[in-house]
Amino acid sequence: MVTRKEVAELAKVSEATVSRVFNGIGPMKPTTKARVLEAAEQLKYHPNAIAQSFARRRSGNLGVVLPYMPKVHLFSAYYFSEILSGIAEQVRELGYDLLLSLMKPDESLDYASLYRSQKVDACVILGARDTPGQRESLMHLQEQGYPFCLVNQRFEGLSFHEVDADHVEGSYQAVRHLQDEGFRKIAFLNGSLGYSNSVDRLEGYRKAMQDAKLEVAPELLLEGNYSRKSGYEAASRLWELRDQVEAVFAANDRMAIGLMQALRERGWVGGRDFAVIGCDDSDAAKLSDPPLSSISVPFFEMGKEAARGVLAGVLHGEAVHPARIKLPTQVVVRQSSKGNQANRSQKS
Amino acid sequence: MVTRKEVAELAKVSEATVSRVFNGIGPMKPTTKARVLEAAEQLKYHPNAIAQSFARRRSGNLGVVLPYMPKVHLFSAYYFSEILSGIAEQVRELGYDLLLSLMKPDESLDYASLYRSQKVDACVILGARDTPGQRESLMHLQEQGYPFCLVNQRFEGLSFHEVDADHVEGSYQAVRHLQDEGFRKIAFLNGSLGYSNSVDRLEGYRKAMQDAKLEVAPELLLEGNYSRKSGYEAASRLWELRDQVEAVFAANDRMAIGLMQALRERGWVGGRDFAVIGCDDSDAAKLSDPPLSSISVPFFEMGKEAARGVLAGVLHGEAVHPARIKLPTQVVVRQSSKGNQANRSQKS
DNA sequence: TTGTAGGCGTTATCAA
DNA sequence: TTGATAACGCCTACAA
Repeated sequence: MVTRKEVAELAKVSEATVSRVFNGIGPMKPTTKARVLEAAEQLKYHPNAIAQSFARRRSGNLGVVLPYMPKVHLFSAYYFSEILSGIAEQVRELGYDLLLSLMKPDESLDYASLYRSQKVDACVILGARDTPGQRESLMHLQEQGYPFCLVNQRFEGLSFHEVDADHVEGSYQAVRHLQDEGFRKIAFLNGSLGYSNSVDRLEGYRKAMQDAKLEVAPELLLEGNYSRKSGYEAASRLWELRDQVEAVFAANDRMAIGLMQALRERGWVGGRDFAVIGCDDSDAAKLSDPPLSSISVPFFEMGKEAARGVLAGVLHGEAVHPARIKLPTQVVVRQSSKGNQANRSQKS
Repeated sequence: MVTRKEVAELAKVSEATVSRVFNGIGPMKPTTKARVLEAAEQLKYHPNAIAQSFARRRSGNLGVVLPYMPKVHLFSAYYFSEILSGIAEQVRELGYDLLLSLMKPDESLDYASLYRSQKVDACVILGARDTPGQRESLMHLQEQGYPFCLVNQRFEGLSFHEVDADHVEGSYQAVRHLQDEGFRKIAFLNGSLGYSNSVDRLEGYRKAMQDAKLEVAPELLLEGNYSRKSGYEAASRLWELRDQVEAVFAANDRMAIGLMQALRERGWVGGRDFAVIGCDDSDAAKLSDPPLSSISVPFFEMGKEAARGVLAGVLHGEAVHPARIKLPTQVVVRQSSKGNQANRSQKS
């Protein structure tokens, strides 16, 4: 390995000068600088990042924490890959690296060890759930002054740095869209209320129904677990209620698609016999048949913003003052939510 | 920050002894060990990973290199997320961390800088393509003795450490399955031959057709780019040839689904009017309508094996002797490939 | 079984 | 504008 020392010798300067050149610090004679760069080039010198981290007491790594659940695709791959890409883009712009950490749920209490070992300067946490254990460990993190940002999950009552999408408004838009298409009997297939997303979506749904002076019958509220299978299963309950339901708003695309699949087996086709709109606007929405209307969520931008936020704190030495950022969503209309008065009147 | 020194003082031993206890090295009196652990516990001491890396001259990080292509979902998210999970699992078992690096294609020549900066001890490279530039930079890497492993991509003529699936056999199985269902006019929608996968699949297809004494008409060979859209577009060519085609083998699920979508618009339904089988057995295969038969590829295991391989080299100080590992694939039969003599005879 | 001490490659402070 | 030099926290011969 080529070290600073060898460069210094070849360039006939001190080691300190080599560092200065490479870090662009302090005034220096252009000729000296040129000599050093020349020598470095010749020796193919590359600063040792680890030694730098050690001396600077900063790793230059942003930690990204994901829940590790083998074989369980609770979150669509789409969700993670978009957020990750956003984080990666921001991180690269700031000259940071990205340390991925898959944590088993039961280890989640140990977020802090990541920091203590000094392998990361800050963290972005994905896929957290609102449980007492999580709350406690996050509060602990905050107390110790470790900078972190939660993506797509709020913790009501606590003030963390959070980047979220406006799921209340998104859901409102979704239900509103169904209403605009002429539907009035609208069911809601939600996910676990352990995710703030779900809570928000319920609120948006309720609001849209109220504003339209529509009743929210309790049996129109279904709960799945964000998997395709749970959507598939929810369909049987919906089928029993088919006289009371014209349209369904599902809290993600996978459940929406599972639902459509199950109802199709009974001869009910989405976008013809009933309407469906999902959430996420994932790839799957384009792949399904009929193509699924959905609420698009700016996952990429959320990841980018989260990374920007935490790293700004680290780089400028400012404390990250807890902000709650909400990015807007958008309705993407495809076939599954098309209104069709003719068919609907036949039914009733 | 609590350091080893403070622990040593509290436990009334030397710093070296603290290290020994934490690294489980050398013989030591149980009582000493207990005293050290007690002191560490009390002070909440955690070894500084960066200082360790620095002293050991090993980062403890495995680099994972992905091609960075914003907004271009060339590879299905499924592919990456499965391989990544496999890598993550292995890495955690070996006490390593995972450094993610998204590289723009034009930067790919600079793999080596990752190693030179000492941020990673080894790399797993995903989504490489067989281009002259890539070949050159990979050969360069190898010459310099940097350990790396390619996943799902072979470089014919060079001997790198590679973990692949047996795509030749997989394709053979796929085509064979279509033949067993009674189809004889089988088209092949492949991806770019810049990926060894595509080359392999073509070979498997050819072999299966030959073994069944079926002719491979050149017009039955189509090429897309692994996107849904390209599958959708390929459909128009297939439609023109509809008298010569009963079934299609597509080199991935996304193209297969795009194909089905386009043909359905013309009234041709997969699994009824024609048969389709894809590759990857991604989530999308279960989401499509009809559910898509596919060749399942053990991405998770491939990632795990790749990580195991490169890290074994690093940990045991052995050179990674270039191995070419091939994991088996499997046919997953769903509705899209069902034979249906009745309909097919109607057509002809 | 334990202690001593040199070294790892930088950064950053203080002089010159 | 540049050079010395003390950290940084840990590993690891070597010595005792």
